[in-house]
Amino acid sequence: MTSTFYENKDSFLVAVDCIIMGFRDNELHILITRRQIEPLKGGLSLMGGFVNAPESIDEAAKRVVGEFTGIEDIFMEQVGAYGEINRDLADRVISVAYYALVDIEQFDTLLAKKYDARWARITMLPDLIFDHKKMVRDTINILQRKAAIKPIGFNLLGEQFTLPTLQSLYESIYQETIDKRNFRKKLLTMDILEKLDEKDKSSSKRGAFYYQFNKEKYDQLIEQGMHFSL
Amino acid sequence: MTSTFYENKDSFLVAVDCIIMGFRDNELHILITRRQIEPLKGGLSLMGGFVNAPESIDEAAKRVVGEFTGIEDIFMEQVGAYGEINRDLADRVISVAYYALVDIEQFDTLLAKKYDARWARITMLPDLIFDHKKMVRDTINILQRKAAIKPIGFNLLGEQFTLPTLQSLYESIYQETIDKRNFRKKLLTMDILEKLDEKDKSSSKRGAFYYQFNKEKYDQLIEQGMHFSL
DNA sequence: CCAAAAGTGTTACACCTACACCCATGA
DNA sequence: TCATGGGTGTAGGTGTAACACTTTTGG
Repeated sequence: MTSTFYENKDSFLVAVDCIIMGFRDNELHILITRRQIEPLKGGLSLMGGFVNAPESIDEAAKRVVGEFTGIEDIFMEQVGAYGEINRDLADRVISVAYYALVDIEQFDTLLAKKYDARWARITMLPDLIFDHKKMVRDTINILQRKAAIKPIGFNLLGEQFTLPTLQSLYESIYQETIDKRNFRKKLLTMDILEKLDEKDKSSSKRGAFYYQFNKEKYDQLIEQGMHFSL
Repeated sequence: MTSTFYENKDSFLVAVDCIIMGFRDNELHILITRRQIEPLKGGLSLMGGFVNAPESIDEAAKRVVGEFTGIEDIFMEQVGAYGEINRDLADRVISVAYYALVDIEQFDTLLAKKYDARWARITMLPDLIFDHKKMVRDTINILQRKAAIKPIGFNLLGEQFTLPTLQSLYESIYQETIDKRNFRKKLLTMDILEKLDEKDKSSSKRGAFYYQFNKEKYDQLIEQGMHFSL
């Protein structure tokens, strides 16, 4: 890239690394892969890639997540920039981390094979290369604070879900158990969920009713000054 | 920079922009300057500079704040990376924003002259170049959430301060008035402030007692599981 | 009929909010 | 003596946390 104004300035490789989160088996999971290039080829790594000149950083992150999961239209937010000099063993690379919350059911398992990707439980996360584990820790912090004040958790679930599932999602985010009655009471009095007639019988004989998130109602309530807190 | 492993990748100019905040006249202020280089020379801008190859991004941000304020040993945190393609009019520049909380009394006014820097009230912030105003807005959001759960406000004050001053600091951060009695009650029952014998008589005839933040006690209480919230 | 998960209310306590008057002092 | 900002207490309401039993149904 030629510079008209800013001459004699150093330039840097810039990458994006994506903390792609899904919810399965009552636990948060993160999509990790075996790195396909040197150095540390074969090491466990987040999904990442270099930023190309014709795209913004946000676009690069979206592209990377799309490539690796086959999912478009994803909830993503930036975690931050990681700029230690030797964070990448090969070269000076500045990386911008993003977290993405996806519905794990939409995940393309063929792509998983292709990229040697797998979902790892956050409670049993193996060591990752470079500073990727720090990126994950930072993400979990952000998620815990953010999930408490915005209903972002629903991005991890399908259209419909049961209250026990929703509760175990929040338990997994906060890494602590929640009282069933208090949880249901709070959620239901918020009046942002709609109960359906169907039941999910996959995890109990009695079955649990499906609910769905009513975004219109939520937006309306926020408009009126309601404070969401979980 | 020559690349051993990562060939044919685009590289980028990377800058840091610093939202340097101080507290004066019962209001938060941000240090802004008139830009010294083209393009938009003379435009109002945050303090910034390019990252140099031999330094981490954090180090670059510290360097920039030191250069412009003369203050070392500063509370700084990253706001995030700004990577839109055309955010800088001249070239593709990726910028990482940091906010810094400084004691305005330590600010070197000679440097202010040198760099044509001045403190602008956040409630009357003029237009800034590029996406700098968005950086400021993002910072204020972070500050409001962070100040509520960590005692970072003290970084904006000197060693000792009065309760009316502390209250007006928080009022300025949250942009809303706080009840005097409730504020004092909460602060004092937290037991992290130490009352001094001296009074500040600069803003009233009666004078207000000075207090100071007891960090040891605070750390101890956090250790015991206390939750700071303001 | 039994195991296993879904569903349901009440009470005590802590915290937050609202609110009005006296105090100390320099000019 | 008076104007100005500093300092103090209480009561009501809101939200939070703790707690145990009944219901449903497939196997």
